[in-house]
Amino acid sequence: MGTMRIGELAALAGISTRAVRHYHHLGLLPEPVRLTNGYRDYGLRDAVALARIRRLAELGLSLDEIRDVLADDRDKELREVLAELDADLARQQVAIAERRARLASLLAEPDLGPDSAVSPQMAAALRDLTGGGSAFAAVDRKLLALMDTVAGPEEKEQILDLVRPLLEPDALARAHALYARLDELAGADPADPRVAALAADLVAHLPPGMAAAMIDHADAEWPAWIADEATPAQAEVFRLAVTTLTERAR
Amino acid sequence: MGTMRIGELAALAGISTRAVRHYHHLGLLPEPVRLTNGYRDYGLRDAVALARIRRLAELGLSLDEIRDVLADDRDKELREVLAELDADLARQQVAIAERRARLASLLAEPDLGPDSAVSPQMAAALRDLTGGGSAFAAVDRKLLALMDTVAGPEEKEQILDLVRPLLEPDALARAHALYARLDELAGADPADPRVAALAADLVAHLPPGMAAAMIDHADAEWPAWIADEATPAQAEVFRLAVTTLTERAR
DNA sequence: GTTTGACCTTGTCGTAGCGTCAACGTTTCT
DNA sequence: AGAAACGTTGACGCTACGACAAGGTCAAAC
Repeated sequence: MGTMRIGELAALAGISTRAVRHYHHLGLLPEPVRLTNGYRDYGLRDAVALARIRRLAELGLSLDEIRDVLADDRDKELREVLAELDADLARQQVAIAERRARLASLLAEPDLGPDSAVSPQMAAALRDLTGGGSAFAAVDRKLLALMDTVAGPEEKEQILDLVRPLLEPDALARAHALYARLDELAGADPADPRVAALAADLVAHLPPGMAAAMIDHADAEWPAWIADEATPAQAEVFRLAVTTLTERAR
Repeated sequence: MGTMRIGELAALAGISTRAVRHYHHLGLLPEPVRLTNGYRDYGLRDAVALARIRRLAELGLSLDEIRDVLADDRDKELREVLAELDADLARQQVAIAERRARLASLLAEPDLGPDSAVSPQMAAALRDLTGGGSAFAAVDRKLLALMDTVAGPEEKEQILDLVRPLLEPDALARAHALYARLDELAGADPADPRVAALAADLVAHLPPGMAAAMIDHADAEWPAWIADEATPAQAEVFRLAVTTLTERAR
């Protein structure tokens, strides 16, 4: 009594023959009778069943869920699954909206450098901090960008509070001068007399909050990070600065 | 100069060690130096690179896209990718909204039978057509549901236009009577005299548009489908009806 | 000295829903 | 009769890792 082979059935449902066989494999659609040549022979009931599968799939149900729904044909099961699916879609909508918002604020930025995609405030801070092309300023920005992504929301606030005083116009000008002197020390010897002098000026320039934070986390990872990124003389500047701060705090 | 092993790095970035190794495998993150024991040894630059990867991934870029962006660090590439991503997200939002709308109209329905999830108008038609528990009405509804999912939008309209006259109260009452007589013929012989009588009444009951459509598609699949679903005597009713209509049209 | 537990290593399988060969038989059209 | 267009089963590929397996390494506890 059958009428169709797999290609016609698939065309009727608007899907591929591979998909139909896949549904057989998953037990979604029962395997029909075979003709003597081994071809599958489908009837109307199969077309109806396949159409139902396709409708449910287009709604976004997973094939496993569809099989469950088809298995026990009660009204309740389907209603449950659909409600759950709707809740899931609602969550997705929120998530997508959030990501689009982040994307929009990113695309609004004029410069999409390698430090991009951080929080907007930190991005603004990083822009201001760009030390007129200083190589060492790049290290500082790397550190801040890393901290920004690593930190939780309230930690970000703390970091921004510490950084903000450094962005005042006059503080910024002095910071740029310090960056320039650090750049000069790039290839210098750690024993160079300019090292100690710069360390002293650096300590003098630091706002109290930041100095305290540096002491508090002197045993954390950031000194090693600086040592990792900077040249020996530059690293020595920070080692000396931290030592000075710690001594003074005692 | 290294400072971290893979666990610390992963914790810093808020991901799993497996993910870090995966990024190595894809060439997203360069393999760092190894310690004498074979452990990977990471420095600050790796943490920074990983943080950037993670930010981009959280925005929804695929790892392949991230690798491309990282490979050529120009501003344009990133901006292109992000714009494309945003367009994609916008499309997803529309798609999700559509699916949620369909879900809502589905969940609003009191009965989620196996014919559910068709277009709302067809769903209403199917409800009206429920022939007081007639077995043959179920076959009719199967056919309509299948056509509804198979047809394109304007074809759906045509089908609905054809079906609508049958849903008028008096037409519906006569249709129910016909369904009952078809049910009676379930186990009958195709030569039963009631077959010819029912075929004549069926022809008389059909609205002109539907009769024309049946003639037009007499060579299509639906007669075979009926033969597939109905008992021999019932199928004979339709064969006779189609023959009568075709003769009369000549 | 050894045992425990927390690390690290490479490698493989599994996921969802099919697409895409491969290698082969059948039907149909010319 | 040959080619095009169907059908069959089987296996690999895709994303972004998670979850094992079967070990080696290292610090501290016993």
